[in-house]
Amino acid sequence: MDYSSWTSTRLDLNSNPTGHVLDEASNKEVESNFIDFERKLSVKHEETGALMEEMNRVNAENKKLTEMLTVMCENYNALRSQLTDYMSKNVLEKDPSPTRKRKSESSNNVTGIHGNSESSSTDEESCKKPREEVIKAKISRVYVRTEASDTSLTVKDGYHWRKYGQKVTRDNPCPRAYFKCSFAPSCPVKKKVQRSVEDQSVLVATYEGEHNHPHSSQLEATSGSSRCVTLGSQPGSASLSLSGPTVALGLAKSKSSSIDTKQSKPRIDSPEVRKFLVEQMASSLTKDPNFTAALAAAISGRILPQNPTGKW
DNA sequence: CGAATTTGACCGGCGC
DNA sequence: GCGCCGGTCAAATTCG
Repeated sequence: MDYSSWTSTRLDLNSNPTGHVLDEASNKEVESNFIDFERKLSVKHEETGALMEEMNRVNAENKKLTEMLTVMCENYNALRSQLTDYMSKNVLEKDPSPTRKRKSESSNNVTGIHGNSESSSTDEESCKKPREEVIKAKISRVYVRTEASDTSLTVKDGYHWRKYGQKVTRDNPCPRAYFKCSFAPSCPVKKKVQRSVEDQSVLVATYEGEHNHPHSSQLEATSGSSRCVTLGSQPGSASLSLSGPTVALGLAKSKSSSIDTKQSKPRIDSPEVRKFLVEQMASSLTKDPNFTAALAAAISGRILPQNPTGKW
């Protein structure tokens, strides 16, 4: 895949954290192809041959668009990671915190630059104490923009959390809230939520560990409709997150937009098409970390021109 | 009344 | 060894 052709798209993604506009645009492109296709189906039967040819072309184009959409979502995901990293880096640069004494803290911040849960976990494990190596907690950081008036330290990510503590930390006047995943009793995942020092409308959620149970919202959507519709169960709070739900939210939105337009063309809203898109996205997002890593590397080289090697 | 949240106490790691 | 600090516990309180 030629990533260089995605430069402008990625910039758009960057300015639209929900990815919603982009998904919508892609879907409309797909829709327009289907509109075109269906119109031609209604024409005289003498043109069947040409139509078949056209259909093949449109199918191929659809497939290509689907792949593009998948890549865009991957790009978006990687971009968000990069943005997260960048924000962390900015915080570090502006507040080097020379008064900090704790080694683990500073090393944690350094790894925060890498942001990506994969890299942070490996980096951290290499320099942290053995106790944490045993635990091997996968750490990821998520930035969530909230309303400034919203004082609750809640990040709606689809899981069910039980708050077990709150503490005011030294480097941030805003209290940090501690949550455990309460959806499954044996789930070891913990979450820390604290407002960003730099921008108090941004919540920083730090996840430790991996859920050993399905996404709670997936379970709620047991029958019928696509799981992805419920995956984006973050009404109004999440604008930035590192995991799939926001991408799915974008899909859901583009779905609703297609419903709006389907007044004239109901069949465009074909379940197969959306199902295929959803499956493509899901499989790409979940099954190919190497691809994501490669994308992140490619994107990082473009986002930061002062770092042309793409190294971090 | 049970579940969820709050909050002060406690514990353990780390730096001096 | 002591004090600081982040993280956790658990009793008290609030909420539905």
